Amino acid sequence: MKRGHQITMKEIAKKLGVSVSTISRALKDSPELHPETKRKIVEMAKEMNYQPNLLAQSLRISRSKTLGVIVPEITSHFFASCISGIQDYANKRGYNVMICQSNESIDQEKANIRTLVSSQVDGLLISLSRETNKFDHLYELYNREINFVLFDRVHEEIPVSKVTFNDVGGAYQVTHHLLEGNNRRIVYVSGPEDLYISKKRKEGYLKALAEYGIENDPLLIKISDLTLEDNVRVAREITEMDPRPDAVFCMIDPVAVDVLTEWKSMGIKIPEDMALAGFTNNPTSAVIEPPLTTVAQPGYEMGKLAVTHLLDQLDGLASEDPISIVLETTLVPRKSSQHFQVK
Amino acid sequence: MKRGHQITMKEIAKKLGVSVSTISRALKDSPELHPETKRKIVEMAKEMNYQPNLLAQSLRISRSKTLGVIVPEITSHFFASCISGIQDYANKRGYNVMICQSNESIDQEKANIRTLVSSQVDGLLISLSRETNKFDHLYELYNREINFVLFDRVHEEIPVSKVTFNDVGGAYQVTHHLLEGNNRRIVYVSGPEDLYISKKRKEGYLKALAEYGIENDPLLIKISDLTLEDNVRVAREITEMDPRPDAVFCMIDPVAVDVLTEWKSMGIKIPEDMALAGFTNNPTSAVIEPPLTTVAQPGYEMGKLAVTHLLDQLDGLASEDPISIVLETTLVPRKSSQHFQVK
DNA sequence: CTGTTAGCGCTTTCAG
DNA sequence: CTGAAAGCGCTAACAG
Repeated sequence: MKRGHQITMKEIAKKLGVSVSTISRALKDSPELHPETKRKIVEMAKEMNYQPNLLAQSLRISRSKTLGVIVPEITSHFFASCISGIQDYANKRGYNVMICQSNESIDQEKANIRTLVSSQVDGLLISLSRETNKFDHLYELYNREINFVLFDRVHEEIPVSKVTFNDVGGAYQVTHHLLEGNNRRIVYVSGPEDLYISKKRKEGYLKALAEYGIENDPLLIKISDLTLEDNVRVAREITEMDPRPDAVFCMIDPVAVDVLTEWKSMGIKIPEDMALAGFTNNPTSAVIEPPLTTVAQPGYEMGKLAVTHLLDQLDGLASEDPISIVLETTLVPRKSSQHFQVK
Repeated sequence: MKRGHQITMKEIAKKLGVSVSTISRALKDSPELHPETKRKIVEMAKEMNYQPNLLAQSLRISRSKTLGVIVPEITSHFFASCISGIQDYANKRGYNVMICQSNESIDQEKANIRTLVSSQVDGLLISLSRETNKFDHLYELYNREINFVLFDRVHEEIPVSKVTFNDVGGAYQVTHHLLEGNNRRIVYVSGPEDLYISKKRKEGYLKALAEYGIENDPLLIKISDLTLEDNVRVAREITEMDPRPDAVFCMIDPVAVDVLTEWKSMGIKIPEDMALAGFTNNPTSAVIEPPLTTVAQPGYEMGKLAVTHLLDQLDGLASEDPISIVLETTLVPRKSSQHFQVK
């Protein structure tokens, strides 16, 4: 299919009998131009419906005014919120955004980086896939001096700017909340152990327990690979524990939802039989029965901060030295954790 | 901040003592090249970690291999699914995707189109904002022979390809389902009347009623502007109707959720007091209490079909004549509509 | 104040 | 089989 012809500066120039550079100058409002010429050009450009060719412009100035974003999956409400924040604040500063999803695959993540770099993005915002346990591709970016910021799912060691939540604090908040509700035997359902958030949230969980003088009991830590099947397996195992735990804290809401659903089908009542809590505050968690106690993570805000910092670096408004921005989370207490209260 | 230097063909050429055109030919596997030369070049390119500058390439061949996507909002699960389908199938065919959200604003929609066109996308996939009731910007694209496909929120009159759901059919399905459950006084909660889906779903609703010999009663049609406040207003008005309706069919799930939540707070029991149904099958609808009867719309599939058709047109695999693809929906009966069954 | 020139990185005739 | 040259649309010295 043929594509529609776009007006170029050359055509405006010919029509007006001036040179292309004069057009260029007029359109970027250069001061050293006769006002009348400028006016005529701007008018004509409008009349002919001129739209600059950003490709040519980018090639020329070696800046594409485009950012690349890589998220594990776009259909997750949390990442969609991040993207939304990134978009809004990138656009505000005249940048476009190309979005890719890794689908939780490291190979896809690498491929995404490759195409975005080829597309000459000025910088990247990356949230790592679950599979990513080697980081050569990130170090390569780093060595090639390509600007990028990691957010949410980060790799701690690499010296680039990162935006994360206070995962330790959030896990502490929710565990503390469960302890205050008189729960003592509290299970932590973790994701794969090499995941950043698995570790951090465990840390917060243990910290809260320690404050209550409760020793770390490895039997109370369950690990799921985060698939529905494995979440169900964990849910069942928990019901078979003796004595039965008072409460269960799942690393992310979807796990808690799967666990809750499985328990419901087994006739286990929440919060009567056990307290349950998650982490993320997905929309689903508010409407499920019972509503799920969780920890809210402002995704839009995270996206906004990440992109703003990246652009500040690109525009020379922020130092090139990597910084770490930590966002606080908020406990959202709901019915699912009112175990002893309703007993 | 300085950006990392990228290897160019020129540099490979110098290193190997050949011309740039030879590099270009070797890298696109031209047959008229000495195999040995080709091998050496490919090897060197790999060693130097060459990555083509897509900007330069696009400028030269006047095809960017990039598509533009505009959706009302990325945080909606339905649109996120569409995007996911678009991404996957665009990538499979070597295309990148730039995504924009209009935030339900026609001005933002126009601005998005402008930047995407400036970015030289090869085609556009657009789902219109709620505000869009004038279509000049679409006709302009059409007149400039820029390829685009409309999906989900379309403008019927314009002669371009469209991908939609069988909205009439879906609304018919759900209304028919309510009628089969012996509900007779059925309210339809519509969105703004000039919205495409408002009209189409009303059509299906009336069609099902007609089959049961029920006359169109304008008093049973409520219109909400889809904000929370207005949904709540409608929810209250319905409870004051005399006689109280048997069932309520809301044009989209979020309205049904707001209505349900309001009713719950008023002590009205669903489905005991009234049947309720929505449309879209949002994740939320499955977990709310009671689970919401609704109509499933496969978003991923819609994205896939829309992008595949657009690419087929671009690549000359499909005729340029606009076509209309209509996806069927599936009724998802859940507890919220079992009014007379549980009475 | 404005035109000429060169060149961003790449592809593609046209010669040889 | 390979090189030279032109040019995609734009910007930015450098002249005048």
